[in-house]
Amino acid sequence: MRVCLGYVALALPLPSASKTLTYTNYEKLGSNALPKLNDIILNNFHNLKEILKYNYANNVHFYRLSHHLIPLATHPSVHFDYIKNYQNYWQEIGLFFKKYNIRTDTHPDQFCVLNSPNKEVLNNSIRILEYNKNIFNAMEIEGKVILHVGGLFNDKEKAIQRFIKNFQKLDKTLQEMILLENDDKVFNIKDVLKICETLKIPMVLDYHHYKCNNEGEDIKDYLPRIIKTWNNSGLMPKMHFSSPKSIYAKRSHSDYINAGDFIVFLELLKNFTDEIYIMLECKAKDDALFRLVRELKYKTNYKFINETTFVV
DNA sequence: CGTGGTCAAGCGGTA
DNA sequence: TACCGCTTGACCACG
Repeated sequence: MRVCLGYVALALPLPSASKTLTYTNYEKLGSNALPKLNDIILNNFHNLKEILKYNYANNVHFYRLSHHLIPLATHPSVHFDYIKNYQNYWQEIGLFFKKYNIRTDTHPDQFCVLNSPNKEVLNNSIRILEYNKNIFNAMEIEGKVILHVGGLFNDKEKAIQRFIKNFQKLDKTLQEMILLENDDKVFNIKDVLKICETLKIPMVLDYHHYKCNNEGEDIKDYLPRIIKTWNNSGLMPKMHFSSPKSIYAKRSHSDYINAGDFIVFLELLKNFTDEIYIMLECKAKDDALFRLVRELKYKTNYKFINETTFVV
């Protein structure tokens, strides 16, 4: 099995590409607000380019874009054309992704709730999805958006049906962009798998969330079906992996990956797929990735193709 | 100079 | 019932 590792949003040695501006501060600035916003955006673009160069130099070909690249892009009261105003920057970033062969996706924060019974929340969620579509289009890359099912609203079956109904009403271009991930509290792998099979969309298994939220099901019984959801997507399957902070704070993410647990997972996974992209979700970001690789090189005889890709 | 509260938005869970 | 985490950082008031 060929494994390709990736990390999320920040490269520790470099400045952040997701500096933000809150609406309150934006309003306080008066006529200086848009120039300030513009400064922050240009800075984020610059820092993102540096992160992509850093990724390429370190053989990282899987990287999640922070969706805070453009602050206030989806705010109802802030009007600016975040695509046209920065067309050259989008093109340039897109070229970096293509030239460096870096697979990417985004993961909107908690306000994107596609199964909300509240119309305003739903509309806002769609606006967030459109933002993602717009930036992928501007960069001319095939990015995907990873979503959770959303809220429980006291009735899981109804909540699932509402997700399905709202998904089916989305524009086809938005539908094609969405991947669905199991969460750590409500929608477990069985729930998400059922939705993914119904809607024919790929499922992103989050192993850490599975550990937090399950009904005693054995992951190996579900891996074949999870992998199968990727069959007609034209994409290599991807999963998320992280380690719990402690046995007490089980849901929190640890700074680093527990290499032993990771090896056990890979040894199981290799029975079900020939290729996997694994996004590591750790506080220590790229550092966690490189540290894990050093440990794998020492503890296993995996054959390394480059710094972040190897064969199990 | 360092710390803690606040910021557009939603949920479920815990004390 | 009120806060916490999810993710993640700026900026302000305060000590």
